[in-house]
Amino acid sequence: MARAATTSDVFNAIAEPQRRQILVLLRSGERPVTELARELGMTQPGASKHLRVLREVGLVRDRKAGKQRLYGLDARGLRPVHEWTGGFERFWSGSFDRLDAYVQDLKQERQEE
Amino acid sequence: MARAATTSDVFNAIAEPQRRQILVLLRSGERPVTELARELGMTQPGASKHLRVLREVGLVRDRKAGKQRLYGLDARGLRPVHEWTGGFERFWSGSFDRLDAYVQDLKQERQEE
DNA sequence: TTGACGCATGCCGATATAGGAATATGATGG
DNA sequence: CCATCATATTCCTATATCGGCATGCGTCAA
Repeated sequence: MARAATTSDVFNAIAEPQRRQILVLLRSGERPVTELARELGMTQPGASKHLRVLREVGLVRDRKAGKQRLYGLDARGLRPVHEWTGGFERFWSGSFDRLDAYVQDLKQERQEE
Repeated sequence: MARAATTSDVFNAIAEPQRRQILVLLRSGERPVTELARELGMTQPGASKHLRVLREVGLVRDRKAGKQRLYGLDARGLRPVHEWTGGFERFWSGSFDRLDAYVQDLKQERQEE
């Protein structure tokens, strides 16, 4: 088997640097495909392909606007990623002054995926 | 070109579900390869390969312990991921009652990658 | 030294990319 | 209806996996 399809998993979708750049750009508002392509220095088909992946995992939504198609951010799908990484926060934030909570959380962690 | 090498990017390294599981397990302490493989239902070579990727991006470290090799977590590399996704937090947390900060941040965002 | 054990690596096959080029599809204006 | 602009899709190539299997290598005990 090869790598899991990017199309089915947000973690995979944001593994691509250019797709992350697209998401960052979309934070400041909707944009048509061509403008995204121009701002990121990629071809129009390239932008369309990345946008398709992002759409299929639900991170962007598209809206017809006359001849153009405006892509907008729907970042809710990033929340699980934020929370998953947040589960490791105690390992980089300060020292282990919160060791109590750490030890008490162990049981729960065993059950997370 | 194909997809970027997982070995050079934390985002790619954690795009693999089994690798995420390994990281979760390691939160509760160091473990030898065989135990990880057993707990996650994968083969020993499979576990070794995933651990190699995680080691190359710096998310785990290994330590020789006699015949065994103990792998331990070094989750600092997850911090950039947590912070990057955190940059989208206002899009999922509550409504836009923090619209002021949102608008004021726009200039800075333009410069992020 | 010889096994036995734990782990890493090499090789293979099947698959999923990312990117480029050309083209198809869609919508708009005249 | 036609020409044009904006996007999407298809075809193709090179490459990077992931998983299974066999094997190499280092360490420890007898």
